[in-house]
Amino acid sequence: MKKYRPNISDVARLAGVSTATVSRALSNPSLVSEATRKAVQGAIATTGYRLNETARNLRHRRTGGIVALVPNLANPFFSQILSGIASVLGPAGYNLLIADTRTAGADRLLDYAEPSRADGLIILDGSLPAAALTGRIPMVEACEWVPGLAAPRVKIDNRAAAGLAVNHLADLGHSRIGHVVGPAGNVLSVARLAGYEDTLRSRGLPLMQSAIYQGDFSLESGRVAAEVWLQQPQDTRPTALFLASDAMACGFIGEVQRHGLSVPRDVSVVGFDDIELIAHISPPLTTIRQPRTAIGQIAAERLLNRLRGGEDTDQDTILSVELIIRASTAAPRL
Amino acid sequence: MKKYRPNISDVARLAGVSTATVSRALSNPSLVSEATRKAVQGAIATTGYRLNETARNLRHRRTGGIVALVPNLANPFFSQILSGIASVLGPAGYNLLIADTRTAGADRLLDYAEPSRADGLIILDGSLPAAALTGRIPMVEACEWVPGLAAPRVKIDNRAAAGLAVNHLADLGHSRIGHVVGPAGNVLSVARLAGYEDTLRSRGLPLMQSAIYQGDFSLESGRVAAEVWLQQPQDTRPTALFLASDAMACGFIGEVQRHGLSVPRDVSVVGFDDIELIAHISPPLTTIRQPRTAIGQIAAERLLNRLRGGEDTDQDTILSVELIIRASTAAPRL
DNA sequence: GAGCGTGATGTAATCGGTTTCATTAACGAT
DNA sequence: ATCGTTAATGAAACCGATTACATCACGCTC
Repeated sequence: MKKYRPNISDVARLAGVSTATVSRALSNPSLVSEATRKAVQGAIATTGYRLNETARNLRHRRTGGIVALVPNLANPFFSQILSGIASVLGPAGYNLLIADTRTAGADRLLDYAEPSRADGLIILDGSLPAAALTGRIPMVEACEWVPGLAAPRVKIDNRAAAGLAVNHLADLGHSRIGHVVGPAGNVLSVARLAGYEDTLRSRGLPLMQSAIYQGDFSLESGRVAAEVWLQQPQDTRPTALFLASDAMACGFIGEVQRHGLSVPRDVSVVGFDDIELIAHISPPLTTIRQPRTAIGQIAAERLLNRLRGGEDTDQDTILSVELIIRASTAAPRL
Repeated sequence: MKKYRPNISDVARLAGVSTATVSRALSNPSLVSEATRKAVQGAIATTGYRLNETARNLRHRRTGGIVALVPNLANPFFSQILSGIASVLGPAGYNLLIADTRTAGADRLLDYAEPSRADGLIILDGSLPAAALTGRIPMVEACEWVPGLAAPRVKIDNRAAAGLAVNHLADLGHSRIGHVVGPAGNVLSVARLAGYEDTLRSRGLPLMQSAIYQGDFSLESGRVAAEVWLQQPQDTRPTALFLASDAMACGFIGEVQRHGLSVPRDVSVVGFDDIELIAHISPPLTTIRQPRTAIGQIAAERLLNRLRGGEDTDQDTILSVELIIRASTAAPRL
């Protein structure tokens, strides 16, 4: 008389039918007569029966779960993508499993790409080893991507997006335009830097090593970049900067202001991502908006489509970005 | 000859032993002789066998998953708590499932508290119905809590924390101190408001209805509160405000600055949470620091301890907070 | 009335492991 | 030589569902 958990045979016994019939009544009611269906439903109600997903999954050779591999769960940038993913996966009957690739060891990575762990994988971390992931369960990549991994990608054109930012600054009349790059080796950093350089060249603007600052997407690295910039001679340092993330742009502006300078009077700043907060700081930040929720949703949809056996052309989905002009950019001081 | 997935009997056949022995060699090697253990390991290596978790879980009547119920995944406040949870769950061999309680319907909630879905539950949303959650799988509450639900809680003393903030403002010499509350009905809003009122009373300061502004933790609601405050007569409106979240404080400061006023010269501001970004805006925000990662970790540990049959005293864990004084607070202008 | 299609249901195999119980061999003690 | 003990292993039940196949009753056709 303990808290006995009723199973399908308890229901079957009570309803006076076989377990096969109960199973059919639940998953394919049209195969069962009206009368027995009622009986089964009654038995379910009185026993309080609930289906055991694990057993069903075992039989179906699936897990009902999708793993998202994120580089750093604590980074708010990802939470909106995850939100988009969750909004698609939930209604589709899949569980969203989240694994932090920094917390989890590299060996654990293999476990996550196991068919017995998850039915599919969404990769948000481009720094993972391609070898460990190829030929495993179905997967898609979102935002970042792993070079050499054959998986559909849902992303933006980072190179062109960087161009939008730099062109905006050039249009305002800036000629010494700097760039704070993301983490070394990161695919996004590389693409955005390339876009920055492309655009300077196409506009006939000087490309100076001293105008490129190392960063890692974090607030603190933006602050450090500002320290470097502040120490450069005023007549040669950039009058405008494009930073590869909004977080860095925040850190940069904060430090510059703390030294008594003003944005955009003394320096124009463009960020990247359009995280919610930066519209509310002062000055509100000019930035490149990435459709983060949509990226997550589309990635999830493409994965589900694949799992359902749908045709998938393996083509990348490129979502469009938008230059959001706010108050952190202006013409250079004469 | 398709992509046949080897199972335990394939391994057993190749190693010349029974499946029982293979199972033992994997889960309890001391029961198996040195020689057979080697043979099994060899067979595993040549077949490329990997254990099917679903099958094991079925037999063990567990799922290997822990569900975290978050009110809004897109809110960066939660990502750091989740990060703390993930850092404990991963190494312990549990999967972290994340469900957004807004995306998921109320009926889906029941599914998440099912033993066949997850072994345990971490509740981060205090607005869930207690009735739907009582008597289900083991659970703990973190940060927020559901009134009337009997589950161990890991949280801070919100009332006392609000007191820290208000006392700080009073100590600076402010006598008209306002408060922007969180979402109506939210347990945190209620506790922080109570702490605010307590402290005003104990300091003998006036408690005015016009100094209490409705908010909902969001940036935008902080901005709206600023609009209201700006329209109040300068000689009666608060000279200092305590806001129930950093996001609201950001929105408030941004709007105030946009109207040409300066913080803290014209108004002092204290936030709540200490999200990373607000140390970098200008002025850097004075706030109450919540140990978010630790909250997540401890919640996860308490849940695991319970699942392992450990004694759990059902007592709440109260973590301490800290007043971080930065530059958004100062003595009132004379 | 024989033959046959159809609908409803039961039997039993199956998914891939774990674990109880039984069996056997080896070894030391009596 | 016999008994008891222990270590190592296999046979088979089991976890809780799904589903291929068999069965049976019914109604229809010719």
